[in-house]
Amino acid sequence: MEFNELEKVRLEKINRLKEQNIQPYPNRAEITATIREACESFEKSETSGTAEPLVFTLAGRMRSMRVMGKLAFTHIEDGSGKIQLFLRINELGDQLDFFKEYFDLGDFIEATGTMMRTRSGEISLLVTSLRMLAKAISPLPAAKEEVVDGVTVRHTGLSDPEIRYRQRYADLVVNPDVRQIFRTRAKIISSLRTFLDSHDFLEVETPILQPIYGGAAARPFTTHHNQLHQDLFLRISFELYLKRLLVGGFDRVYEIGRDFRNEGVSYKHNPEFTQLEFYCAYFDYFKVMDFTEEMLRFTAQNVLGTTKFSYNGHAIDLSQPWHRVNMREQIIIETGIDFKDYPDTESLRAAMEAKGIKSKPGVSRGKLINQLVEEYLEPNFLEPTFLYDYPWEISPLAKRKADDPTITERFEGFIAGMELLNAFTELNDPIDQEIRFLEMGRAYTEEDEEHNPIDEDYLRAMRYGMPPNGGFGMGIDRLTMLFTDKHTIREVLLFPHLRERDKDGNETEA
RNA sequence: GGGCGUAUAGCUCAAUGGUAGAGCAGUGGCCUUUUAAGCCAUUUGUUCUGGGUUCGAGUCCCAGUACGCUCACCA
Repeated sequence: MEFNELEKVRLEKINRLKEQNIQPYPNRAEITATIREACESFEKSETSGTAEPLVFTLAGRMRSMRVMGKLAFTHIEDGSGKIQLFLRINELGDQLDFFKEYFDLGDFIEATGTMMRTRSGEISLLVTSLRMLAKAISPLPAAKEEVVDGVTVRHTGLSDPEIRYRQRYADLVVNPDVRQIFRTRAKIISSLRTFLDSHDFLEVETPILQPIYGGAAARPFTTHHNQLHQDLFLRISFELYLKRLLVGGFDRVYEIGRDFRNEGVSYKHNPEFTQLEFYCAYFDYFKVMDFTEEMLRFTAQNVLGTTKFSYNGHAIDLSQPWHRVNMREQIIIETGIDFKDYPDTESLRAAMEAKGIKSKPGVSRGKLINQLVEEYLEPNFLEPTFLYDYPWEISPLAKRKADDPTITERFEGFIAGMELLNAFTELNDPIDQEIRFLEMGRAYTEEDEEHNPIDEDYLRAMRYGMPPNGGFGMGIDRLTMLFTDKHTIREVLLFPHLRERDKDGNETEA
């Protein structure tokens, strides 16, 4: 690492501080309140008319500085808020020169003084003494406002997405709205926990390193345990482990955690993503639908303070029941094709061709139906919608309908055209499950990397008897996108996956 | 993986193939109630990397890298 000119100036200040036996990075701060606490107790004392001066020692990062001769203002920020420091030679004497000489934007400062209001009415701390808490060497990206052709243009301090994601710490410091995204995200997760805990669900943790992966169709990441000489996979879902727990006697379980899928990245896909899965004994998929509506209504109310929000210009209202759309009927409405009339791949493909719908050669009937859903149905699901009754070929863990074994009791939830959740009446018949696994093995031939080995232990668990149950999975990242009106998953991930920097691209200075 | 676009000072951005600039920040100075203060002066560049065309390339061409959008992939 080399230092640029600006950084060299600050390093020189550090050296000069050390020469005077002043620590640029002292071990301890001695604050008596957070910034918010100080402001709140000052406002309280104002309304109660207390004459006593309020003295605090506060600390924070310097975010602005206005020096004018024998007087200076600076805003400092801690995790609770911002306050203006009022520095005057009257109170500080020589320490004002010390401040002007050694402090820069971005430094952490500790200041003791009396709470007051300036002439313009802003709550400030009239500082009587101050101390360096941590010197910043690199300047933070500076924000700026300028007038171009009579129009005020506001630049954010840091807008290059690459630097924002690679140096998220700098992004968070200078862009407060980015910090807000992650507060919202945390609140979403804690709200979901609160809701599920209050409905007698048990939170559990299941293996991330798995000898056999399953529960979804996705390519896994592979790793290796050296001592055991064993290849392991990073999980692509929690499903098969959570349902083992239903066999074990936990009727209501959930897990919030990370899934890993070795697939392409996009505005709604990241190689690792956070998922909520729950399983509830004696629920069927209709009960899961009701429960989902209730859970998301609660979560929105808790996080946003309202059930109404807008995403990408679309008004969303979670207080209303979701639309419930039958897949087969809706495909007929949108395309005129009734897939029941075409029980095999070739006839369905021909029917699609006749409508001018091109399909990839070699894909299964289930994938053809899925293609119709993605192209003709999903984009229209702007308001919260459950699409239900999926063909069995693409739903190997869902239970068949009693009156139609080619359809499963499965639904997916959509908001603003984006798939958010996936749920079904879980298949608990071990004989049918084995048939379905074998069918999957047949469907995924040599070229298909989604093919995964049969999980015999899961079948064994089911043979002991699994209660009928409803299962549910939801992408937390996508829910966060919806609640924060962000249109790329990277905005709601603190450290999204980015390609590794090339040695040449990184350009180490010769 | 395919297509399109972007890459210039610490940050945000300019620059008909002809001396690489502005605002902010930085540095020096003035300034005792400022609000992303103001005024005066002033520094800063491997124009992403590597080739090529040209008398001359930030600009045109080729290749590479990263990022963005998009398509493909994605029970």
